[in-house]
Amino acid sequence: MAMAEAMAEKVWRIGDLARQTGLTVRALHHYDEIGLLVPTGRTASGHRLYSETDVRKLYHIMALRQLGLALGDIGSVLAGNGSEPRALLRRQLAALERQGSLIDDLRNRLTVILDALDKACEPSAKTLVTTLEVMTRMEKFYTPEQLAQLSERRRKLGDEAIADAEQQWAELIAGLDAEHKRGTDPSKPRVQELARRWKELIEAFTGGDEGIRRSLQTMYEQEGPEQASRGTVSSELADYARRAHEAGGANRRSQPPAAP
Amino acid sequence: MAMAEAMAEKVWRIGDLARQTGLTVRALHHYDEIGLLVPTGRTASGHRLYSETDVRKLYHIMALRQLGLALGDIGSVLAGNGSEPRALLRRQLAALERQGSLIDDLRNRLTVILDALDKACEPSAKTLVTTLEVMTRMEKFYTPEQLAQLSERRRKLGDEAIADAEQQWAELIAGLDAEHKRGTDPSKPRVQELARRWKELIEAFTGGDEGIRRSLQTMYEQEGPEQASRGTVSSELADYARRAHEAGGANRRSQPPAAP
DNA sequence: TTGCTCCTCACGTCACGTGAGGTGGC
DNA sequence: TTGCTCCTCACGTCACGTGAGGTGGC
Repeated sequence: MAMAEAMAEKVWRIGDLARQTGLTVRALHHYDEIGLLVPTGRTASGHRLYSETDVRKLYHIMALRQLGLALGDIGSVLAGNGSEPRALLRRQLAALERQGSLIDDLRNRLTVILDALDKACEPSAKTLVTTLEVMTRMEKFYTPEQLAQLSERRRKLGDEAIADAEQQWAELIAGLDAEHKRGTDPSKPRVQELARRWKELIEAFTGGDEGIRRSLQTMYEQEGPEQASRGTVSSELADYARRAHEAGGANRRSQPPAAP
Repeated sequence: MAMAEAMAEKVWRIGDLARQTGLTVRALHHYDEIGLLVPTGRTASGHRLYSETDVRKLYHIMALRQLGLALGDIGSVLAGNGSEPRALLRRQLAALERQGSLIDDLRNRLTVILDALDKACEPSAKTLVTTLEVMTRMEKFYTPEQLAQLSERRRKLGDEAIADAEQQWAELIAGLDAEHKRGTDPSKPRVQELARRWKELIEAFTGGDEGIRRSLQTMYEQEGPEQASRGTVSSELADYARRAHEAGGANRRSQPPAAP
């Protein structure tokens, strides 16, 4: 009797095994299909019968799944081919590192965007898209250090000061546009005064940093004033501003406006 | 002529657009298939013709893809239904946080395992699986704080001290097994001396922490000595050890051995 | 006979990659 | 006529979820 009990191979039906392991029946079907865990037996009517060996193997499979390994890799490891498992694990780790930093990047971007949308007066899809365009352009023309510098200064200034600066830009551009349309000579004192304020605002944006000034200039040269200023400065107006700066004595190439 | 040029709608063929954006032709086909970006026109022979509006939209799509949004979500955002985009972005961010911590978990696990395999004498698949089993059991019975405590103490002890402790366990278990097989009465001084060393080693493992001692005990009670000690201690031997401890005067339930 | 468990297809997921086989414009 | 670009199927990816329709043992 003790002998008979010891000999009687315990078997599990698929539902039992699913309940015991927390896997789904479908998952076990899948493991069978791909040959990862083929039950040792079947009943006459085709029901799967898992032996103790099968069950142990299933626990091994689950343990390896805890490492995020693909089922195919798990199969190789358990089959013992593919030699040493450390190489596989190291590849897996490297892949995870890549995924991790990708996710970190996305998270950063999302946080910045959500922040910007919270501050925007109208958090619409349009605002979202234009904000993203600005970000993309910034990432293209500024180095990561410069971006960090810029965001640090914005943080220090605070939302009010930034809104104020944007307001000043708007007024300045409107004023300059009026003079331009009136055909005022760029060397006239009224225009020169506007040019001086322009330079001040640029200076405030760059924080006096020569690298940031150059990146800004590159952006305007490569994308043109229309694109770079997101439509706030036409190329004619940018040209008018440039002539005003040159008339003002600076013969180094003048600055277009910073994006607020 | 200037008028004609202004009127001439510029169009892009699919290959041009692919080169310009860095996407593949197949991706653009896909966007067309799912209705995300359907080109405004076709040539007589069926070639896709993208208008400037299409191109602008494509850049918007790419910008939103930079946030890791699904193409379906991008479609909703650009269509302007689904109201405010912030809710979507927040959901996206939450999903990324979850993925991120999942990846962090996997990375931690992998690092621990790789470490253990580096130290193991034979980094085979079998070693990998048993190490994983130990880890899983540990995670089941110890709290995260206790696990941190244990790994901290192991780190402080260093590899040599740990190997030494394992050696001592092996000798102790062999000695006790010999007495058990010889039928020595557990109250005999020789066995009592072994029981004392047993208690010392447990003490060294738990570091005197009562919580860890209880977790260890729970593990042995729930899984039995065979499982919990990974085959190093049979239930008969554990019972013999228990009787020795009781004979030694402790009438609180005795400790089975710690997994080295 | 009625639940319950089990079975085998087979489609869908997500964003395309990768051929296969064929046509159109220089 | 020869490249080159474009076209439309259509299968494959990864680990299953989710029915559909049917059978077997208490």
